[in-house]
Amino acid sequence: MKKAAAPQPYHHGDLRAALLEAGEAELAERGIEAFSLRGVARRAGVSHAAPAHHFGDAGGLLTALATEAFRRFVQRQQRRQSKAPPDPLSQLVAAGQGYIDFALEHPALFRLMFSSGRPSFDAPELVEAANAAFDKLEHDVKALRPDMTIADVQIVWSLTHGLADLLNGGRMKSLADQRPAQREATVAALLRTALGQIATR
Amino acid sequence: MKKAAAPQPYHHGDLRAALLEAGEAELAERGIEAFSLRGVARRAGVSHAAPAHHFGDAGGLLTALATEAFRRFVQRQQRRQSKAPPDPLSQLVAAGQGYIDFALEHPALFRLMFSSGRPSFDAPELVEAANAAFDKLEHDVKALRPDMTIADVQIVWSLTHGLADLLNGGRMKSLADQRPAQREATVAALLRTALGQIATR
DNA sequence: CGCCGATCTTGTCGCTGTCAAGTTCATTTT
DNA sequence: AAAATGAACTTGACAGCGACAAGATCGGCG
Repeated sequence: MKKAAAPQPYHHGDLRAALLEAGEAELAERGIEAFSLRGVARRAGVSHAAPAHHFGDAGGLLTALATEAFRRFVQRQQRRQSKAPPDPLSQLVAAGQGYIDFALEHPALFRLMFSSGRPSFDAPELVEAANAAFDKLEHDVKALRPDMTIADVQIVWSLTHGLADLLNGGRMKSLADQRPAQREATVAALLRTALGQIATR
Repeated sequence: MKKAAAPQPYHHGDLRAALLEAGEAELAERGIEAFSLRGVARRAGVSHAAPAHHFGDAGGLLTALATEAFRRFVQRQQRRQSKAPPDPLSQLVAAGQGYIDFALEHPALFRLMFSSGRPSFDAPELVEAANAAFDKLEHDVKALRPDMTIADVQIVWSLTHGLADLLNGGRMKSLADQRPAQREATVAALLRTALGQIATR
């Protein structure tokens, strides 16, 4: 994990990446609401003002984390899809499962991406990463049938996102309390039922 | 709004209610991530430590605010329903519209309710208020058809909540950018389409 | 070699939440 | 009526926070 060789070089070498890693750990352990820039610096073993040089302020670091998160978010969906049957409905269901996987595996990152005002959506890189996620969703929905509309995309997105967000917040008690294996099965069935209705409308 | 008579009585009289009001204003203006207990005290015109006596700590105040918010959340849905046709589908669509109305009218409260770890869901009053909201949803869904399952409730909830959350976060660009009147019409159409499919499945 | 700019540290500011101790005041007790 | 009680609120302190300014270090280029 850490270069044991060089003791404490003044210049870190790749502090930016180290701060991103530390930032994600901080986020995962303390949650977005207790996130502290100084805590990130401590984790990375640098002074409290070091992050400023690479990210400007706390928002900058969170923006970078959100950007990276959106990319991995898409990858998580693709990973699910690679193990699923190739028919469009199965692929869409798998994408939804990946969407929810990511939310439950990285609850704080998910909140950062969708329910926080701290990342700056003025940053072009973040917008691009978020748009890529949306484009993928749109593509997967339109693969169902050629005449799928923007409204259909919105419905599918809302359904998937709502499920992910409610599970992530622990608000949907009946599902959140299930053991992971069973919950996953229930979620899959839920998605297949709902998305199936939309597909064959 | 304020008793003009007594100048600055040592005992406020109803500081608890005043703090709740100030807390909501603070939340609305600065958002949950910049929420400050001292800011609330300033708004209410009391010392920075006054809130502790009534709410313990910041989490206590936010818990109380979330509890109140869940009650008004249900009322907002009922208000929509009272103006809608009495058939079950129209009523369910109206409830969904009220759900989204509340989210857009009180974005910070909505986040506090669904996407924050700060309110303590150990507090029985909060759990009760949140459960009441869920019970209402369940009732409205089951009014559609007698054989509606818990899975159907989960689907309806996810769809509605996802739409509300994505709009609230400004993430669903295509909808969030519309002018309020048009957006409302689009949302209504969306809900009617999606919920109609579920109802007549 | 010498300089220069990027990288990182140190120090400081006002702000925050929480705790402890003091002050005020309404009510009850005697 | 006077005193005691305890709730409501204030004052003061502490550590931790984000941001800024100024200084220290160091790789690379002239």
